[in-house]
Amino acid sequence: MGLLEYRHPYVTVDLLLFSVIDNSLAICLTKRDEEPFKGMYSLPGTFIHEDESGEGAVERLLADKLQIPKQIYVEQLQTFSDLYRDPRERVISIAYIGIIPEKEMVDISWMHWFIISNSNVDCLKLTSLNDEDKLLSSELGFDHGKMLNIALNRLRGKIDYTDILFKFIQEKQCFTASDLRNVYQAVAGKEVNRGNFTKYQMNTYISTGLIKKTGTQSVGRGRPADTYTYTGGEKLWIRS
Amino acid sequence: MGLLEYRHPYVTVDLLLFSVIDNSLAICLTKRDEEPFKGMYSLPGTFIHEDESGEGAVERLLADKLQIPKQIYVEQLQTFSDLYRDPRERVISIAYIGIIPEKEMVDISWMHWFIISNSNVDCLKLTSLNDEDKLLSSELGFDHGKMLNIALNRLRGKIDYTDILFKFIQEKQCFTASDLRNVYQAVAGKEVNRGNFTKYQMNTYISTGLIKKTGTQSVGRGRPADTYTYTGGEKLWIRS
DNA sequence: CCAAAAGTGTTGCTATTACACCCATGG
DNA sequence: CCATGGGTGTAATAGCAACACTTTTGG
Repeated sequence: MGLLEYRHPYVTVDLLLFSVIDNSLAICLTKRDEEPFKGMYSLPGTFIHEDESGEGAVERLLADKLQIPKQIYVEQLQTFSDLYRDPRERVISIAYIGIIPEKEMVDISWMHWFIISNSNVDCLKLTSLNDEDKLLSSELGFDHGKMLNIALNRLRGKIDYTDILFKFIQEKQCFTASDLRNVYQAVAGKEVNRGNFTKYQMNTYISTGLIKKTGTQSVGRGRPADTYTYTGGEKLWIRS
Repeated sequence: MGLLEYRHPYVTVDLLLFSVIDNSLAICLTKRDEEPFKGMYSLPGTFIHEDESGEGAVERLLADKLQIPKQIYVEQLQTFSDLYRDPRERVISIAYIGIIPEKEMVDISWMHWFIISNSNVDCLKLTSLNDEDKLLSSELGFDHGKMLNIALNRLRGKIDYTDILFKFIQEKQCFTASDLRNVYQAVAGKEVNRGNFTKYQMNTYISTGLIKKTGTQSVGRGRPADTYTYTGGEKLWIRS
């Protein structure tokens, strides 16, 4: 089986860039100005160059196209290789999940952030932050709606036994239990009891070395809250 | 950005074919008869053709190269796109996990099955079934040792909240709680209490509709055991 | 003083674990 | 009749969820 026997497919990366904006989970989309799917929204993506890996292509995408200065958390979702997922040509796409803290977001004209809310099973309602655009995940270009659904399941599945929650928060930033709970609820898409969160969840994070108390307290209406910072690296906990 | 701008990489699929043989988890490897990595073991794989998806390529690999007649369970692991993972050329590989029941295995001269046992962290000891070859996962060709480690973590992570356990068992086959426990222990790589397994685990499988009692009983030494069959389709349970 | 927000305590329920006991068969 | 293997019972424990109560601030 010689190496030159088959015609090579195009290989791209597509990025599912998530953030929590105003206590809601949001995804970054771009409006397509070319066919196919002209006028529809889709995920930002780029071709993989000869001299870079998939991760490398994502980093280039983040730096050049999305103009995000700092390194953010990126992990591979999965690869989509169906034959006609791009009507023009045979294109294989490696999908990546990226997470950017709200405070590190940069305002780029063609970056549209959409708040994610569930409608029915396997279909998400997307509401634009800036204009009044509303759409369903099934209305995204290519197979990007499918990607978004899978990505969201992955995020929610990992939130309780990995540290991805903290990728939504700026490094070295102080936060209270309430702050963290708000982020948690946005990502998980469900409410969790306030008291239990501070008592158990926060203590779990502490005892696994992911966060630590700063000693300082928050100010504002009501009783001051303890503040914490994220200290952990890449850690899985729970399950021995 | 035109579609023809970049040189396209080679894209292949690699298959991590698992089975439980004699109550031990096993992986299918082939001995390389060409450079690079000549004489070393590696995963079976193939190029993706123009007219097939990644899954399609895996099915062709299973049917043609591995001569497995029946459909087996296949799921995508992840894609490996590092620049020099193949010393000859830039090759991107989509790795898939396959699971074949012991009874459906076919004896092919160049299919070598290796029993998997843990040695130290992130390195697995592989012992050949037929000859006396022993090796470590770190000694596999390409980045296949890394793939194997990741795949095993995935299998073990999914065993408690998906139905992959039953993919190791022939469909419509009767099995006892002990049979299933043996498979479970082989995959999970740990012992579980016998009484608890029959009482709780089996009942969980029943109440989630994955298995049902046949009514018949096993024969042999000791008290006859209830027998079950797998009835479920693709189901995730636990976690609402 | 009071509303708001935060910390902590109590309780009940469920799942997990370890272990023990008795049951049914083959040799 | 007894060793082997299978089903089921019990008790201790850990974790989770719901809720109540107390504490500390700003207005």
